[in-house]
Parts: sequence; structure tokens; C-alpha cells
Amino acid sequence: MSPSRSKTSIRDVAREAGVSIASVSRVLNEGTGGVSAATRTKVEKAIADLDYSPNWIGQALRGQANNTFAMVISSIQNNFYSAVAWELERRLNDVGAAMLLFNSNEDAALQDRCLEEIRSRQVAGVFMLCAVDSPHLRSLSAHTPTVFINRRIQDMPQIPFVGIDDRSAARELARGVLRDHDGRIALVHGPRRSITSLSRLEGFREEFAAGGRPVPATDEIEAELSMESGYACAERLLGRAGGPGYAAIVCGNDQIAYGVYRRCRELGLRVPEDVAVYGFDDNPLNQWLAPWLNTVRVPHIRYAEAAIDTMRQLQQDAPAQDTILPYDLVLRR
Amino acid sequence: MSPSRSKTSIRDVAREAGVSIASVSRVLNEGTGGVSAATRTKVEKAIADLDYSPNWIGQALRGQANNTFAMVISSIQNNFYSAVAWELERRLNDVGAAMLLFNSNEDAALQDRCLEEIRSRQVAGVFMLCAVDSPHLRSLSAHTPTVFINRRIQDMPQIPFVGIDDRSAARELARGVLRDHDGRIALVHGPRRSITSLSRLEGFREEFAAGGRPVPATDEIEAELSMESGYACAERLLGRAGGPGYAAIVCGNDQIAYGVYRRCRELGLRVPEDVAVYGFDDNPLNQWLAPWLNTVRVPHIRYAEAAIDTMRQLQQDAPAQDTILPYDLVLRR
DNA sequence: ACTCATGTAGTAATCGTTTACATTTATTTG
DNA sequence: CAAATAAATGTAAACGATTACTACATGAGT
Repeated sequence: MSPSRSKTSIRDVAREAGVSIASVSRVLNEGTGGVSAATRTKVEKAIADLDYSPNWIGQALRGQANNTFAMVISSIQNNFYSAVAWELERRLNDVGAAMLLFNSNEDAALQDRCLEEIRSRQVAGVFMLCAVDSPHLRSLSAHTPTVFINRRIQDMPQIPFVGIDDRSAARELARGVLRDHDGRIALVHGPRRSITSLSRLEGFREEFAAGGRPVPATDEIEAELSMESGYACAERLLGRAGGPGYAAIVCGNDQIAYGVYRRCRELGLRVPEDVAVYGFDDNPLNQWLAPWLNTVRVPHIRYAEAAIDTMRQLQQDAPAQDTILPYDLVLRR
Repeated sequence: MSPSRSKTSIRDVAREAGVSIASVSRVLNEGTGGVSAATRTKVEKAIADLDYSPNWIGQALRGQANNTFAMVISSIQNNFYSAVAWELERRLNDVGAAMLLFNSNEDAALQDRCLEEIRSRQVAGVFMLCAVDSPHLRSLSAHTPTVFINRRIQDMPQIPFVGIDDRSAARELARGVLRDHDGRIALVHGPRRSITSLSRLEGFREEFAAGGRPVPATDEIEAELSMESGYACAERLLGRAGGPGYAAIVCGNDQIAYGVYRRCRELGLRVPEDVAVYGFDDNPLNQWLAPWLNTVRVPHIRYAEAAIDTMRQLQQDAPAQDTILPYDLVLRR
């Protein structure tokens, strides 16, 4: 049943071809040293006959270099994050690298377990998509090139960051809210421990205050970055009656907005006719499934490009800069 | 700037602790051989002092075993597939394994590139989430335990499969369509080259025919498994006027249904009031964003569990069986 | 014929582990 | 206390590749 679980090594090829392993290696790696046409033919035939494929582990051990990257994502559920991961995977694959994928679930202990695994695997670099602070993050980044995407850790300025200016994006979005709605505004922001969520919160608050319509504490609530949490917060905010008639509910990200949306519909509130919902990130699915959602389009494809560029610089020991990318407002009126 | 890119090996630890590398290894791997308390203490101190972490590549090379798995997914965009991938990642991580992620984009050549990379990395196993047929798939599966998820390749019965009975699920869904709608029915099915899509198509056809209401060729159209393709097909089907007033549009999967939905809305057709839309898979997002969608709930979590179980059996050279899991109809009336 | 350059091929060290085996040290026993 | 046994430790050989170095042809130039 099991057809001889592959074991053919370079020695087997050498024996089969009647040459030394060095010659086989030379045929494999065009670069180093010359081989005669005769040898090349023999080796190539042996490789084909034995269905040989070089063992990456041996190569990696010898060569120190290791074209494997790791990506740690903070939330399985968030499709916006998945989209970034996929874009990265595509680009890494294009250059013959591979990606190990890990999920930290916004949990420092779990993230640390992932980082230990990553460290032992000697990867070439780590992409942290929404990192949380954790002990190993600090030690790993000393050994392994690390890039923060979309969220950084507050006091680790030495690690380059790819993201947007969340605070000013939030201000712009808030300006749109004020312009388009006269009524009461609710704010379901993300957790303060995330600098990204905090910046957005500050941006919202600043602009609402500047517009003379600050959101009172009763209309402001902190959610986790999940649909479930958004739903629960909407339940608290809106009660059984649909709440005090909010004109707009502004959410910390799209996931929260989806949860709020569901609760609104359950209460018979039409979105956007009865209440407008605002999110943040612009999940690529929105244009198909959530045309009612106002949001900030975070450029996830450029995230991937910039993260790869930054990683390349780190690998060359170049001083890597933060990359702050432009965003777009997506307002459906 | 770059703090001495880690190089501490087991030798360094041995020297620092004043013992042999064998002793260090023994401290590391509790299992093998005993070490005195004194030695253990010395070694542990040295490990801590040097911030040593064992090199996985060395371990893997020596031990043959390699707790890395690979997953190849056919479509980046499909969130249902992502959901399965994530569930698998979680379970692999729980047992200290890691997952390499690849995207084949439904393309045989690209899939083969991924499989070459996978083969050379000597992974412990490969999960193929919607495989396409390709030369390397056949050769790889001879060397590496392989599990098909959600879609199999027709003439490779030796590779175990985890999925549902698509044909009978399609029949059941079709029965629901017939029951709930008197009007005209359109069918936007997936590509015939995918056995999964083909089975669904056959199931739909059989049941519609059995119900005395076969779908005429003009109302049947083959789409790719993407939102874009679903949109384009809906455009063809509905024209500018909204088509001949379909009562229901039955789609090959949820992605197609999302595309169809968008086009319907653009044409001013209300879903589900004016036209019902049926999908297949039940993307976990549906309950939040697409309450209008009728679909078949494919148990993605049990997919992950079953795939892991199957992989375990393959690794023990046990004859692995196919796993056909139960599904649920999700009908919103 | 002798030297020298050139091109090919082989030998052996190396990367970081684990582990079978040999050797040393500690403990028990008569 | 010596011998027998048990426990701890060290030595060295893998694992699969790459590559510096060496050795051997071959052919050209004098």
C-alpha cells in the first residue's frame, strides 16, 4: 500500500550515476563549478530514474539560509486579515519562498507559543499581522527580521511597521458622519490595548468634539474585534426597543459592524435607511455582501507589497522605515 | 543595529556548561537517558544565559520526522476554504505541528509548483483543499500522505477523501426549491471538471427532472467558482431587464451566489422577495451578512477534524477510509 | 620532453541535532 | 573492602546537502 516512503538521497543518485555526490550537487546547482556534458547526462538520467528531489532540510542546514517566512495573525475570523495573508503568500511563492501560518487569537500566551516554534525553525522573517505584546515577541525580533502589519506595539519603535494613519482616517470618517447625519451617534470602538483601535478611537472623539457633537459616555462602548462582540455591544446599546434612535453607529472595524448590523436587522431597524453603520478596514467582501456599510478602505494589497519590501530591507540589514500608506473613504449615501 | 543574528548552537551550550553536547541533548529531550541534577542545573543555566533555542532544522535532519504539514487551497478568495484552513491550523498547532500554506488558484501548473516545493520540504503530510488534477499530485501522493478535502480527483481512489455527498445534498436542496417556488428556476452551476461541482449539477438536474420541472438549457449556465463569475453569469442570464422573472436562482456555491446577488440588486430585484437565491457550502459569514441566502451547510469544522484523523491513520500506514460527513439544509423562508 | 594552464572529478569538512555505544563514576552488595 | 551492578557522561556516527580544497587528466606552448 505504501510505496516506499521516499528515501532517495543525493548519495543514491551518485551511486546510480557512478559519480561522486559533489558532481551531482554541481549538476543541481548550475552556479558552482563545471561538469562535463557526459557527467551531466548521466546524473540527469539517474535523477529521472530515481525520481529524486533534493531534500530541503539538508540544504537548509548546510546553507544557513532558509527561504521560509512565518506569518502570525491575530484573528482567524477576520477576512480582512486573511486577505492580507493571502496576498503575502502569493508574493512569497512567486519568489520560491514558503509561508508558515500561525494564529495568535489575540492571546499573548498563544502568540508566544507560535513565536517559540517560529524561532526554532530559523525562519527568514516574521510578519506580525496585528501583534499583541508578549515576552517572546521582544526576544524574537532581536534574532529574526520582523515586520508589524496594521498594528504595532507601542514601545517597539525599532521594528518596522506597515499601516495607515488610523487617527486621521478616523477623523475623516467622523467628519463624514457629522456631515451626513444630524441625529444621535453611537461609538462601538475596539479594545484600547490595541494601539490601532486606540488611535481610531481618539480620532473619532477628536472630530466629534471638534464638530461640537461629542459622543456621551452612555453611547460609547468598547468591543472586542469580532462580530460576536459587535453583536453583544449592539444588544447593550440598543436594548429591546432599538435604542434612542441612533442616526449612525460607528464601529472600530468591519467585523464589529457586521455584528451590529445583524442586531439592527433583528430589531427591525433597516440599514442604512433607519440607521447608518460605519466600519473600518473594508473587507473585500463588502462590495458583494455589505453595500450598506460605510468604511475606510485599508489597502491590503499594498500592505503585502510594502511588507515584502520592508522585509527585504531588513534582510540586507538596511535601516527599515515605517510605511504609512494612503487610505480611502468608502461612503455609500 | 542587528544584534548578532542568533548562532548559538548546542555546542556553545555544552562549552558554556562544561559538559558534552550529548548531555545537553539529554536535558533537552527528557525522554532519553538520565542526567544528574547537577548537570541538569548547569545545562539549564547555560541555556538561559545564552538564550539558546534548539535548531529545528538540525533536529528534522537527524530525526527524519518533520512535524510540518502543507495545505494547498484552490482559491484565495473563498472564505469557506479559509475557514477550513484555519480550523486545520488550529488543530495542528495544538499538537505542536506547523502548517505551510499554498494557493493553487485552480491552476494545475501553479499547483504543481507548490507540490514540488512541498515535496522537497519533506513535510509529514499534505491537505489538498479542492485539488485540481496535475502530474505532481500523482507522484507526490506516492511519497507523502495526502488527504483530499471537499473535492477529490476522479481516478485517484487510493487517496482518502473528506467531504459530503454532494449529489444527494444537491437533490435535497433542489427538492426545497421545488417545494417553495412555483416559478421559473435558473441554474448557475460550477465547472464540470470539478467532480464536486459536477455531482451537485447532477443532483440538481435529477431532482428537477424528477419533480417534472427540468431546467431548460437556456436557464442553465456554467460559472467558475468565484463571485466575479457568478456576477457575469447573472448578467448573461438576467440581461438588462431582470430576465424572464426567475423565482429562484440556484448556484454551484456561495461565492457564485454572492455574485448573482449583487447583480440582482443592481437590477433592482429584491432578494429574497422578488427572487430567491440558493448557494452551497454555507460560508460562516452568511449568518451575519447574507441572511437572504439559502444554502447547504457543509460542516467545515468536522472537515478539519476528519482530515486530521485521516492524516493520522495514513501516517501509521493504516488503510485510510473516505469520510462522508452529514450536511444541513439552511433554508430561510 | 617539460612546464603550465585549464577543466573535471573526487575527498572531506561542515551545518545542528540525536543516539548507539563505550567509558567513566557512583552505588550497592557479599 | 573488593567486586558487581547501576547510573551518568562522553565519543563518534549518522542525517542530506554544499563547497573549499586537492588530484588528476588533457592540451598547449616552448
